[in-house]
Amino acid sequence: MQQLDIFAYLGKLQDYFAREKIIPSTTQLSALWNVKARSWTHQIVQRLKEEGFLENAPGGRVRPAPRFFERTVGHRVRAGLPQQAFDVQPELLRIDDYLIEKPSQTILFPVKGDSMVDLGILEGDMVIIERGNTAPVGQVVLAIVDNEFTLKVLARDQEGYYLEARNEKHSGDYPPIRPGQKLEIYGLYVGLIRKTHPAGHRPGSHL
Amino acid sequence: MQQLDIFAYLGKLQDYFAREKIIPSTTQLSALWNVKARSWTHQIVQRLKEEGFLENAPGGRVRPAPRFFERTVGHRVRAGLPQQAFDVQPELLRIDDYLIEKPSQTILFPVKGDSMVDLGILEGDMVIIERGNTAPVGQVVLAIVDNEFTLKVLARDQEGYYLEARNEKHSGDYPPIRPGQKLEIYGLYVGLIRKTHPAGHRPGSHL
DNA sequence: TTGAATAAAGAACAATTGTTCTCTATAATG
DNA sequence: CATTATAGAGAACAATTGTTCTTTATTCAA
Repeated sequence: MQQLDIFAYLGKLQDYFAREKIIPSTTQLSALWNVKARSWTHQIVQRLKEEGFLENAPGGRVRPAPRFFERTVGHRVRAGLPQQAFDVQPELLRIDDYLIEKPSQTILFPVKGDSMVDLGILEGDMVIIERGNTAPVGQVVLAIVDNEFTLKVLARDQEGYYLEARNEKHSGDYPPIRPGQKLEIYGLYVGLIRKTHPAGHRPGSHL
Repeated sequence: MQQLDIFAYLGKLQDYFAREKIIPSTTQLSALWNVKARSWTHQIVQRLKEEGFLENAPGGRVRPAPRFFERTVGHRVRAGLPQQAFDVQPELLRIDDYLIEKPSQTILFPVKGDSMVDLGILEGDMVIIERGNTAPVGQVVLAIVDNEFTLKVLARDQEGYYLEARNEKHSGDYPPIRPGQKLEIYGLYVGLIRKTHPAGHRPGSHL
C-alpha cells in the first residue's frame, strides 16, 4: 500500500478516544499525530470521513462514525469459524446507547411474576420503559392499576380497553384486567435486560 | 424545590447526546436549553459538573461523566397515594456496569432461532457471554459445534457431555446435540438485552 | 421596607476553531 | 530528463469557543 497510511493516524486517534472519549480539535490532533500544519491534519480528517471512520457532528465538530469502532478481527478466532457471528462488533457496542434512545424519558422497572413469560419476560428481568401515556393496542405497556404497576398487553374490544397477560400455560391465573374507570398508562415497553445469577458451582458436574 | 432545576436541563442534554453522541458547545447548548445568555449556560454546565454529570475533557471541552448515564429504577407505588406522587425512590443504575462485570472477557451475541424460548431467550435478542471454556452442567453456554456457534444448556449423562435445547413446544425440532469428538465451550450465558421494535402504528386502535 | 439570594441577560475578550489558499519538498512514473 | 501526484508546511481569516465581569429582574425571608 503506497497510499497515505490512514490507519496509522486512525490508530492513534482510536487510542486517544478510548482514553478521553472525545475527538479532539484539529490543533490537538496535530499534536497527537506529530503534524505541524493544521491544514494537513484537516486533510487527514477529511480522508477519515471519506473512509467512514469519522463523521460530522453539529457545530462543525467531528465524531466517530460506526466504522470507527470496527475492530479488525479483534477476536482471535481460529480460522474456519463463521465470522458472521461477529459482524456486529459486539465488544464495542455500548449497551446504553443501543437500548436507550430518549434517556430522560426512560426508566428501568423490575419484573415481578410470570404473567408475561410467553413474550420472554421473566421474573427478575428489568424492562426498559419509555414514558408516555398513550400506546397502540397490542403493545406491551406498563400500566397503573389499583395503585400498582403492572406490565401487560394493551387490548381492546367492544367494551373498551383492557389488559392481557401472556402466559398460555397458566392463563387461568391471569384473567384480563378491566380497570374500574380509567386505565392509566405509565409507559411503553421498549426493551429488556436480564442478568443471570450463575448458579452455584457444583463440583464434579463441570466441563 | 426552589432550587434551580438542573434535571430539566440535564434531560434535554441527555437526549441530545443520545442523538448526536456529542456534548455541544455553549452556544448550541444555549439554543437547546432556550437560554439567551451563554454565560448562564456556562453556569449551568458548571453546576452539572459539580453534580458529577459532566466533566472536563481536553481542550476546554466537556464530556459526560459516569453519572450522566445512570438510569432511574422504578419501584412500586406507595399504596394509598395519588398516582402522581410516585415513589420515585430513584435508585440509579448504569446498564453497562450492571450487566458487564468483566468487559474484556464479555461479548454480545445475537440470538438466532427459538431453541431457547423456554428460558426467555428469543430470536433477535442479544445474549451476554462471558468467555471461558469451562462451565457447570445445567448452565446455558455458547458452544462451538461443527464450526458454528450455538446457545444451549450444557448437560451430561453416562455417555458424556451434550447440549440441550429448551423449547418444550417444538422439542422435536431440537434433539440433543452430541458432539462428534470434542465439545468446545466458547463462553457462559450471563445476561441478555432485548430491544423491541415498536410495531407499526395502527391508527384507531390507540389509547 | 430592606436585603439578600437566585435566575438570567449582556457585553466583551483573548484564544482557538475549522477551513481555504498557496507554497515546497519528496518520490514515483513516463 | 521532465512531469505529476503525494505528503506536508505556512499563512491567513472569519467565526466560534470558553470564560469573566457587570447589570437586571425576580423571589423570598427578615
